[in-house]
Amino acid sequence: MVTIYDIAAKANVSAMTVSRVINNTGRISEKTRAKVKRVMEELNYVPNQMARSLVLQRTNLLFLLITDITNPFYTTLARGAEDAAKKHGFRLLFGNSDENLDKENEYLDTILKTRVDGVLIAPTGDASLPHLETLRRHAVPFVLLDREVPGMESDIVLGDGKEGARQLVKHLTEMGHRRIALINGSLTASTARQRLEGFREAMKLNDLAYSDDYVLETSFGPRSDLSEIEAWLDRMTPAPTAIIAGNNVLAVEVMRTLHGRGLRVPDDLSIVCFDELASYAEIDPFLTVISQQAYQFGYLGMQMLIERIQEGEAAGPWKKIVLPSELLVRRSVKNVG
Amino acid sequence: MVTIYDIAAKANVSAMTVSRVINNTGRISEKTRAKVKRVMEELNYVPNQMARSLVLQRTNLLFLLITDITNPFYTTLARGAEDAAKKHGFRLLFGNSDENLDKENEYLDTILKTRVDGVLIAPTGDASLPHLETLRRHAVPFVLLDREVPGMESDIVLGDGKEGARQLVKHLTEMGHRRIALINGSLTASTARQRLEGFREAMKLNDLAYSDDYVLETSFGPRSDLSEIEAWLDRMTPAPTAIIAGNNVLAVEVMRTLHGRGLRVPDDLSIVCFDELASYAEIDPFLTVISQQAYQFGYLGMQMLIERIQEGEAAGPWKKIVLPSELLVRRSVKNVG
DNA sequence: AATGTTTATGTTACCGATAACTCTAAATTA
DNA sequence: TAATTTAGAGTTATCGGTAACATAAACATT
Repeated sequence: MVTIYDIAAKANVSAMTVSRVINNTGRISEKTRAKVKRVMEELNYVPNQMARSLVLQRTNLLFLLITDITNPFYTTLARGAEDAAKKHGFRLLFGNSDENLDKENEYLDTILKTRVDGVLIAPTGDASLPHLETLRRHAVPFVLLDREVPGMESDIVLGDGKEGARQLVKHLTEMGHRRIALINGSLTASTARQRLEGFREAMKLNDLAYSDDYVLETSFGPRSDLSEIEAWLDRMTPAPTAIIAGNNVLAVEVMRTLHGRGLRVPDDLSIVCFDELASYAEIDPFLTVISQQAYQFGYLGMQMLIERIQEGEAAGPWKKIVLPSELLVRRSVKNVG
Repeated sequence: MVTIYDIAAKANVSAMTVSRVINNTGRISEKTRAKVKRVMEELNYVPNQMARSLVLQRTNLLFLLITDITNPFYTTLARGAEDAAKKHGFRLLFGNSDENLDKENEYLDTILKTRVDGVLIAPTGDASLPHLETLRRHAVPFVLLDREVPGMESDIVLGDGKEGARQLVKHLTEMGHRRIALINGSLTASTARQRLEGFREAMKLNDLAYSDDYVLETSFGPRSDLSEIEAWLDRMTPAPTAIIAGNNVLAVEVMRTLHGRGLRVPDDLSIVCFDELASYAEIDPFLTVISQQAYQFGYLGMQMLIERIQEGEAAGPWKKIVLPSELLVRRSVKNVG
């Protein structure tokens, strides 16, 4: 491997002079600069980032940890994060925790060992607190995405789940629905709590009966076994006329289950959910959804992170960005008025 | 930041002893080992991977470069690659070239500077040759994914595009179609060439007329402007009864265009394509496709890469894995027989 | 008892870069 | 002309680890 010393020797200068040429620092005569540059090209020299990182005490690396790489909400978010990182000259490592605390922990280890300059993280849930505390203790700047973690203050990008739930309930009532069910992710995730809370409030506001039987708490991630959902559907009597799904994955799981029973959406049952399905895979979008600005989650989160890194101590108080979401009415709700 | 020397000082041993404890090398008395471990915990010590990388001349980092992070084929592939990397204790950097040679080049720079141990790359096309030559020149092991690049021998994972095209044509003819069109990616990508070749051969084999007018060469990536596809549809007279799309993105773009014209699939026009759409977003899969084993592309490719890295010179001749694909007949083809 | 082995640990040099300081010759100033 | 400044380099130490070699004490061997 060609080093700065090889260049120095061949160009008859010191290593420091080569370093100065590379980084455009200090004073170098045009003649020397040209000579060094020529030798660098001749030898195909590429600076060793590891060596620089070691002495500069910064790696120029950031880490993006998401919970489900097959979920278009997160890949779109990732795209936003990547664009923002690239714009500022940072490189991006990434990992996928699969909504799994142990996996999250393994990635945490990688993050610390690698001495990344900062972390963009969608935590699996409240139980991520110790992980975040570890990051804080090691002075690794981080920005939370999508989910709050009680007990940990930090920069954060959130959606307004409560408002989203309200809008969904409002839309459903306007379409004449009165028996509305909710399938939700684990309440250890703040998003699930928010959406439940918004749901309950909106039900009350619209004088609709709220019953725990009509709410299922499960996981936001994909599953192989639909029996939990089957049992829930059976349990609800009388059957709801509409279901709100806590995210896109859950909407799909419910629709799968219904499909298996020969039930059709929206003819037999209406469905709405949070988050879009695949970004472009849907030719003729069918589901009525609360659409979140996934790209902005990543882009703005990354921007906050980089700001925090570059300003260091001077970055001021924690910032919280709440991104508005939008109701997109499509064809998965039947008018039963 | 806590270093090995801080541990050494507090435990009254040399840095080397600490290093031995960390790496489980050499001989250490149980007493010393325990003492060192205790101090490490007390001080929350985490080894500095950069420093290790520098002296060991390996980073334990791999790089995955894909061409479209919003395409489920590639995210599924990424998932496979991530799983395989993790299994072998490697960390994964990733990038997204967007089918863009310049972006690919920028990532190449990152790859070289970072001294990653290996690269898994889906090249944008034949023009990636100089990039691959640069990797080769710098002795960076790499495995190609999905696309061949003429002039560059290497380990590679491919699908059988020719056979896939044959199967699609066969299926369409069995359904009575005789005027079949093909919308394809750029022929600078080997996949596009293969699929075209298979298409022409199959047309001939089935005694169907082949005309260049019925083939559109465009880009595999998503686009904002559908006019190129509009023009192509207008150009074909008589209109085809079926269209083969060179990948999932193109199928969606065509369906969007048709949707805009009020044409319905499959009633007015049949469509088939290569690759699945979103992995779980489709509740009730509609498109008849040639499904490729996206996860295996990533998983096996990563495995080959790691093998190549670990065996070094002794890894033997280049390996080529051709993954079979499967025709999944669904509802996007009308029987016009 | 003298010597050879083994075990446990320490010393030194180095990986490839940069910061901070030093040095020299030429240019500028008094 | 002598003193001072400055442009354009070079020297040395350091980042946080590890390999290779060195060493001291304990134990075994003849």
